[in-house]
Amino acid sequence: MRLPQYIRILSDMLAHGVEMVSSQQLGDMLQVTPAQIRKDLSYFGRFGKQGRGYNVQGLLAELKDIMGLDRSWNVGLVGVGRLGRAILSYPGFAPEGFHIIAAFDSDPNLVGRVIGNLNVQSMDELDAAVKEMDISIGIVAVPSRYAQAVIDRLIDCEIKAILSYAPIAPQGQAGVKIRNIDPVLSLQTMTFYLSSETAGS
Amino acid sequence: MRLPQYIRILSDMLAHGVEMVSSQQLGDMLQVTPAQIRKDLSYFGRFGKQGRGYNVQGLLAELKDIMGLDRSWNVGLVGVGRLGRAILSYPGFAPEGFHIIAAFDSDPNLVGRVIGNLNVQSMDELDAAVKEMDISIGIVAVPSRYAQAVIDRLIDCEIKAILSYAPIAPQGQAGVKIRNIDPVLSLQTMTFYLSSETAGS
DNA sequence: AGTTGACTGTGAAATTATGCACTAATAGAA
DNA sequence: TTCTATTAGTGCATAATTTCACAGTCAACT
Repeated sequence: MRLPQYIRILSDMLAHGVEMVSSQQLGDMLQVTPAQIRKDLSYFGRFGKQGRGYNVQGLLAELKDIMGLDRSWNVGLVGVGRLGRAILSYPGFAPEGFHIIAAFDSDPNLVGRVIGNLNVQSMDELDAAVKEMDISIGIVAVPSRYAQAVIDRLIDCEIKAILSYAPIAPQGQAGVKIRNIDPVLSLQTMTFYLSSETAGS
Repeated sequence: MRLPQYIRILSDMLAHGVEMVSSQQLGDMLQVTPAQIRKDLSYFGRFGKQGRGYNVQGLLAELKDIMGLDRSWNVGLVGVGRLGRAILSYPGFAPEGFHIIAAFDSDPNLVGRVIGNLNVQSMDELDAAVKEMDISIGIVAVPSRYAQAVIDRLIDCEIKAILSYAPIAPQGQAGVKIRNIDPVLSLQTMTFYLSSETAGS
């Protein structure tokens, strides 16, 4: 799924006043072939003009529409440790429509405190809060040994999607999307290619 | 590339005292078919025993060896804001051999301070430090508008791999691996599938 | 108006990834 | 010992993805 990346690039170009862009240019930025770009876009419609390329603003609007990206989503954060706080203060979510409107933690010393404008709630309140506040996405930022249990609880709450920051392979359930953010995996894939390039001896 | 994920799962199993594992079980954990697992592994060798499965400890050792995962890597962090600090305090890197041994920031108020056991250095010292300390991986945790410039500088330092946390499409250079951590992209791909499932009206 | 150069959209081909289904081990039970 | 349960490894088929290459369109220039 490359659409979100196209949207990233187009937003950036729009902000820089670029008006037209070719599949060649888009491909350069994403390191894919121009044909790939054109094929991707052709799946959703015909947005370009031969000889000219794509209108940045127009294409961006189309793609945002296709991705249902105008609407906003309520997000609940579980785990308000160092990572959780970094997530709360990350300015990139809200502009894209992801609003973290509740935070949960099992630590009694944190429950009741206000962190990042949110009143940290106890895990006991999870289910009720998810339903009341119409939270459809959960972000998991707890130590890895608790992560699967938290994911299970979120699934029980009938949450729709989960983004986990724990370095585990999360076990899900049909109907609930799960995605994992794991920097170590990214590093390991890179070092693998590094090692195998050097491996000439 | 699924090997790093296999390693994750196997490490976890080993820690829980599991001795043998079948391709079926591994597949369940990664939501891929058992055949997929067997094919993946067969590419590197024959590690299993018919009727029994794979020895967890043995397979883990083999895979770590294949991935060149024993060795350790020196990592430099650029950007010691909230995100950078969360990264510094993240306990998941060191056990996997990724040692953050230097931190850089352009903010004069931060330079010279000690954060997470590291003395924050000025960006001017980047090049010299990378060479002296044999840093081969850079982590970029600066605001997105500075990210590409930082990436360019890291590339100039002849660093081998870059992990960027900025919500941009990083532009690289042949010979330098780049990977991006972008939670918003993950959320957007999930909500895309959510929206398109509901889209029955 | 005609010509030129740029660039899209798209079938067809090539490549890559995935899954199937069968053979051959292997341990444990009968 | 023989039978039964499992389960790895693998050739082949299928599916998905990517790339090629070319006809068609467009704006700009002459």
